[in-house]
Amino acid sequence: MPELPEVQTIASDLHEAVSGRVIEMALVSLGKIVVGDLTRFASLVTGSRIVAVKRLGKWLEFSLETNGEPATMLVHLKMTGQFHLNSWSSPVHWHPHDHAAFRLSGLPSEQNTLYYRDIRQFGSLRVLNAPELSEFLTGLGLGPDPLLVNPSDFFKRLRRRKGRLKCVLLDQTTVSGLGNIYVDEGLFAAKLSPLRSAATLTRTETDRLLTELKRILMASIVVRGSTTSNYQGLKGGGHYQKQLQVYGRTGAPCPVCAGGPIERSVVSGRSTHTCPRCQPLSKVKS
DNA sequence: CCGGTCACCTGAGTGC
DNA sequence: TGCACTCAGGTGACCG
Repeated sequence: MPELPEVQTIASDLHEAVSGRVIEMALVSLGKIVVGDLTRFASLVTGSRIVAVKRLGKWLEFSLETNGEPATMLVHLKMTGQFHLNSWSSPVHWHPHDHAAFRLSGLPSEQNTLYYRDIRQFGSLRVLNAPELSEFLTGLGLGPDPLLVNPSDFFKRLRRRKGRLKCVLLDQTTVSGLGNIYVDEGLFAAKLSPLRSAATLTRTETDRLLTELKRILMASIVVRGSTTSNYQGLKGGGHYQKQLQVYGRTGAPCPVCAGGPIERSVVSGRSTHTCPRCQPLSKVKS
């Protein structure tokens, strides 16, 4: 569910709310959401202090410290993962989709526990020590953050990929953090067809695409992301859905050319929203 | 390397 | 009201 702006919002909120706190107790009610040995997870997490919470692509990185030893809890929310704060209680009283709980020091009892909720149970939590973390991240091969990548690197990364532009942008090794909503929005804003082979883009086109992607991502972060179904940050949903131009607007007139209408198709297995007039696959003679 | 399909899950919405 | 069916912001495995 969440993409870069939503994960960024969640990471900043979590950082503000829980960094500096010590995890006094941890409970997991759905073992499969923890990757790796559950006992080791619990023992590494319990008693550790949360130093910081950051976003890495669409991953949440909790930097932990136990007796001077660093560790990292990596969380991927996939489609429906959420965090929320509530009072500590036994699992029989939990919301049916809460799967893990971390009781934190120094907070009022009504919100001294960080719960991980995940309706579809696709998300995952894992704890890694320093060498494990570096090995894991190497394996992921995440590309640079789209907000930080420089235009010439972005161009080079697209130029070496023959696949469809949409597919290449969704691939987290190209750049990390984009998902279905922001790829559709970025391609529309840059007037590029999702079906273009990435390698055929000119430097002018990749520059335009990157500029639009950054603008859209930053505008979304400002309003705490998009809530189209069930994304919730620590402090509720976002508002960027009001500014979406094509995503979820199938059949509506194109906001730019007033024609359209916005079409829905399937590209690389994902629903894809485009204006056929603004985003032609081949250049229209003028 | 590339594209397509399925699988992992639950719930919301739609149409009959 | 019930049922069948489609769809959902992500990824990873597998196959041709």
